[in-house]
This record gives sequence, C-alpha cells and structure tokens, in this order.
Amino acid sequence: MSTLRPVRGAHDLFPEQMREHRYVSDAARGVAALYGFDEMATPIFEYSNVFKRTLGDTSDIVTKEMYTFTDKGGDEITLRPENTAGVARSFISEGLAQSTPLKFFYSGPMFRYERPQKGRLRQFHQIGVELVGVPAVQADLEVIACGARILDELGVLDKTVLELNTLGDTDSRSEYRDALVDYLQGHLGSLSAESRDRLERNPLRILDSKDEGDRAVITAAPLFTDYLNEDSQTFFAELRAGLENLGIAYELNPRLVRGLDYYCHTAFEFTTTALGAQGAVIAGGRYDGLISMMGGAQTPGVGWAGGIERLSMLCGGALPTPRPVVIVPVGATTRDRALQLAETLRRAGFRIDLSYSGNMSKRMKRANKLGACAAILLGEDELLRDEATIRHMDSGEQEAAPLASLPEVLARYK
RNA sequence: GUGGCUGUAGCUCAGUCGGUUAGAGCGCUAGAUUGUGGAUCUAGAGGUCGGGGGUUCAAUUCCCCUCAGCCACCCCA
Repeated sequence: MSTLRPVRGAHDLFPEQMREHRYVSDAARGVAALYGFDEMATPIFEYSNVFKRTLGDTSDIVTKEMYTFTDKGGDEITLRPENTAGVARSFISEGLAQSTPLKFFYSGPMFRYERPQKGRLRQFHQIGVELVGVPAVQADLEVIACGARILDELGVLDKTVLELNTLGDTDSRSEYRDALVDYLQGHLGSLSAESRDRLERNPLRILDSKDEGDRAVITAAPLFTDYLNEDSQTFFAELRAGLENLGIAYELNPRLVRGLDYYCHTAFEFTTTALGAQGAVIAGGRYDGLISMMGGAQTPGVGWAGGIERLSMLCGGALPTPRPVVIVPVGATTRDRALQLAETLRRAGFRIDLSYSGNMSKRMKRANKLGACAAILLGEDELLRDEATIRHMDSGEQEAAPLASLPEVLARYK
C-alpha cells in the first residue's frame, strides 16, 4: 500500500462513477430546465466572509467545517461548503436585483471538513435550484415540485418522503424564540450541557435534542404553532393546499428546524431510510432574509440542494457501459488505414476504439474486454478490395462489406 | 468532534494458539491457438500481512499509538 493517497473524504471519480454522477446531474439539469431554471456557476471559492455572514457564526458549517486558507495576497478564502451563499453574493455584486425573478440551476463540488462516512464526504457534489425575487408561495411550490419531479425522473421518488415544516415569518419566529428562551431559562438545571450552550446561539435546535433530560423539558415547552401569526399561518396553509393540488405527498415534521435567522416559512427535506444515517437527499427552504443580511436590497428567495452521491446511491443499479466498435488491423501494412477508418467512422458518429497490439487472438480479446458490439477486421487482402470484415460480437456472425458502406452496416449494430 | 467494529495480493477473503520461502478464487501477463473474442488447460507476475513504536531469541500474529474504511452519535447533501 502506498503512502500516496487522496485527501481523506475526497475520492477519484472513475468513468463508471462519473457516468452515475452525470446520470443524476444531467437528469436534474434537464428537468430543472423545464421549470425555467437555467444553469449558472459561481466560483468554487469565495472570500470567507461570504459564508461567515450568511451561514451565521454559530452554525456547524462555519464553526468547524470550513476549508479556509489565506492566499498569497493575504485574503482569507474559503472553499464553498454550499452554493446558496455564492448565489446571493453574485446577486448583490453583479447587480441582479434589476432582473428578478431569477431562476438558477447549479451543479458542482462542495467542501466540508466532516468525518467521512458512506454518503458523507469532504469533497462532495450537489445539484440545486434557487428562485430569487418571488415572495409568493407559488415559488415554493415550483421549487418543491421541481425537486419531486427530478426524484421521479431518477426513479427514486417512492424511496423518499417529503418532510415539511414552517418556520413562520421573522416576527413569529422572534416572538417564539423569546418565549422559548424564557421557558428554557426556567429549566436550566435539567438541560444537557450542549443544550445550555445552544440556548444563546441557537435555541430552536434544542427542540430537536435527543437527550432524555432535554426531551422531558421540551415536552412542556411552548408550541411554535401557537406563535404563528396570521400571515405565517396563511402562507403555510397555501403551501399545503398547493402541494395537495399538485398531488405531491408530504409529512409534517415540526422538528425540522433551520437555526439561522434568515430562514423563514418553508423548510423541507426529501429524506430516505435507504442510506443509513444519511437521510437527506434534497433539502431546502425559503430564505427571505439572506440577501438583505448580506447587504443587498431586501429580496426573497427559495431553493434547495441535493447530494449527487446520495442520489446516485439511491438509484442503485449500474448504468449500461457504452459499447464501442473496435477496429482490428491485421498485418503491419494496415495500421495507417485503420487510423484513417477510425477517424472517418468517428466523424460519422460511431464510438470507435482500436486494438493496438498483439496477434489476432490478443486483439480480439481486447475487443471483447472493451465490450465491443462489433469488430472490424482489417486485413491486407480485404484492403486490396477496399473491403473489411465486420464481426457481430454477440452472435459471432461475420460479413464482408465495402469500406464505404461501413456506416450503414454498423448502424444495424447500434 | 465522541464512541464501536474492521484493516493480509488490483478485488473478495482464508490463515498464522508467536517460529524457515504467507495462501485461495477472481482479475492480470504469457502459452496451448503466429487471420478470430467469450469456455477450458498450463505457466508466470504481483504482498515490507495499513504505518510507527513496544514486548520477545523471534511479531503478519501479543500490546500501545497512528492512519484509513465502515457503523452509530452529531450534522446535514
């Protein structure tokens, strides 16, 4: 075993896995386009404060998971841990406020310093959509429907559950937050150390604690639904009615929380039990406070991100390997003609590979290993007649054909 | 970041109650078959037994540390 290895949690993607990734991202890109989300890309790194300001100083991602370094100019740079912050930065710095509503699709690598597991890597890949500038619930519905449609296209929708919650608007949330903190202050002694720690920074997260002492306290805690104001209730009711109207099944999960202040109203996750501890395959929500928090004009937004590796695992079965036509030159004088023929057929749209060396037997073995659908045997005597022998690899049948007719003959094997 | 399990050939794994040259299947290379693949047979290459340290006359085997993988917690994609 070599001491030379990839960085922990980072993996090479060989053609087979690359095909699986492409299968997921191509399907997603295609479906997203039908919803009007066109692909864009932000840089893989940003100034660190792009993420610090948007993700909040208290989130796990910022406090312990960012790949941050100082570049040669002395600037603090961070490899993006997610894409929404970059889109928001781009919205502000490129003056996109003039062009709302904006609908973007993206696909690419993200980086988080986490402990790797199956379905959880340090360099991983996400697809996602963002819809910026529409405050109405139709935006949420379109975004969620697009996610569901992609899962359906990939054939995994029935392996997932759409979990849904509302975080209410800013007023509702801050009122509830105050009430919750008041209540929890009164039970400080019964709370776990971690929850006491969270009380200041991220009290809503305590609701999700699995600690037994915490759970006892939480049972009697004030209910968020009692603090939802009328606007928030209406928004959520419309969202639910809209999903039902579209025939999109969902389950309410009141414990689905987002700890950061700029999240509001809609929070959702498509989750699965098929991937062990890594349940979320697509997760998103509404972030009306994000762009203003970064210094832009108050602009609503809603979006989601999905993990390509997780989606790919969920898809399961291996994708079919492409089958080339392999040219087998026989005899020293046929090599140049073989290369010419390869070029001609490639121009005609065929996937052509060559057997490079060895005797006939070796070359046929190579054709077989490449999974060829057909082999073109190019011998000296055939070439004198401008012909080649085509062998159908599955049946073993052979026929002679003029070189000029090869595209038509091969078309039958496609 | 915490806890548990695991680490022997490219892959999947046996094995060594501490003792000479560490095994199998698959895969790979070559030949049987110098103009014909998949099957079969034969031969061959390939391992500092994850890495470092300790105990011992002797460590792949026992102990410690470390690294990596998997699982759970956590978090999420």
